[in-house]
Amino acid sequence: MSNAVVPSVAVPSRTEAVLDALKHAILTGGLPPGQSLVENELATQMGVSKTPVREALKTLAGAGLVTMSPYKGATVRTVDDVLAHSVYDIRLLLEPEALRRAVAADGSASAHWRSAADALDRADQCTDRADRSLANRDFHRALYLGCGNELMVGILDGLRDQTALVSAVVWNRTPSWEQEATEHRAILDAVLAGSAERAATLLHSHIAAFVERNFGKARTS
Amino acid sequence: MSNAVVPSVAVPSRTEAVLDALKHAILTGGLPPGQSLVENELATQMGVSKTPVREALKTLAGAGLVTMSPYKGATVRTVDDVLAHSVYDIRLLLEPEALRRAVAADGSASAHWRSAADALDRADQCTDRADRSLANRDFHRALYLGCGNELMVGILDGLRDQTALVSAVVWNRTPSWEQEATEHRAILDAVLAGSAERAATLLHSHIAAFVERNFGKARTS
DNA sequence: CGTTCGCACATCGTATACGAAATATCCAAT
DNA sequence: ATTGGATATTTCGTATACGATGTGCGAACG
Repeated sequence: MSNAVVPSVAVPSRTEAVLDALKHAILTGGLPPGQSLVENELATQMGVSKTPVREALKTLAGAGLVTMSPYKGATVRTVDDVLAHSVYDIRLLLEPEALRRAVAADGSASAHWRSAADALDRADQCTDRADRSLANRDFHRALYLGCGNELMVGILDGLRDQTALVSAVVWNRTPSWEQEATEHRAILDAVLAGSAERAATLLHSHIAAFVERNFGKARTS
Repeated sequence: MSNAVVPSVAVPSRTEAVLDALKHAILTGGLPPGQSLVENELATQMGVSKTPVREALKTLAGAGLVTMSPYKGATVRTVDDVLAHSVYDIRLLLEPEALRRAVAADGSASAHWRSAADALDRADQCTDRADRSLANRDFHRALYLGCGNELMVGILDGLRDQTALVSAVVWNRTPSWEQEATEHRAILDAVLAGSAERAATLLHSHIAAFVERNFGKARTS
């Protein structure tokens, strides 16, 4: 009873504030892989004590975005080609399947498709790589959000975050965002047409093509 | 330089000790789902301060074994049928694929198959449900360990842990370990015969059968 | 007698303090 | 000049203290 009449401004705990700030900085490249994260520095820099910083770092470590070694400190996780392949490998297995289910379940009438389209429009207007990367993240997420398996959504969210780390490595290689935008549109068309199988196939090809473009020539094995 | 000549007895930090203790207690059912985990209680009970307890709880929350609400405390995660279905749903997608790759990569000559067989033998000798559950965990893990994708191993480990939570719900329904043991043997036989496809199919059937037995009205793939 | 207000308790969130481990620095001895 | 080791510094790990927040029970009031 006596709930705050106003939706209770949702005061975020300091731990959450630090967590969001760090995560955003990592995902947008503000904190590049390998960057060392000293607890005291971050604490004074953000005007809080070490405790929330530690808890945020531990959460990020659990999500795979940060590596912590005892008495050596925390760093933004560095990604090698092996990890990058692992991430896309699993995305290839799960993401098309999730999209297939989402289309099969909701048909062409779902609020998620609207937000997917919005994300694409937003991506087109962006000039900054980091912003476009965020918009593309939203697009992919909108595709698998309706898959009906909350746990799968969580796993794909985590993989998507790690993908952002990978981006920091591949950005210099082949900036082919126009190609990606075209493929995104094709996927969305298939989704809106209600053809689950075609959408899933296109999404699979899209991810595979990204891997091929950015890692195909580099990897020996 | 001058690394400890002796492999350095691997002094575990208090946080790790608490983490292992809590995790083990949760997975074996010593701490049943819904059990409230009060920081101060656990701290005094384990002879440490609140800090390592908090960090351990946060890690467990990240792994999905514990739920934390601000100012309300932590509890062992309660599993409903929806979550249980989600877990097995994803396992059905990933675990057979992982086994297929492991067999294809290592053939019938892999140390993992040996430990898988050991796990089965151990399970047969167990009389306690919790111990047999642990042994079965080891068996499944041995199957996917050689899949060649470390990230996938991590995800499957997490799913397997949540499966233990599910077990706490399922235990009362249909205790059919003998059936499971038979299926396990069949899978291992296929693995040792080097037939990746058959092993994967059997594993898929094995998991699906488990879901069918315990949740009946499940929708399979 | 039912409802509501308020206070006390329980528990968490955060800050601060201190000890432990690792790393960097500097000086002496060869 | 180089190497070895002792020391200083940095950084983390843990403990403790304190304020913030939610919860429940009892008393006052209608």
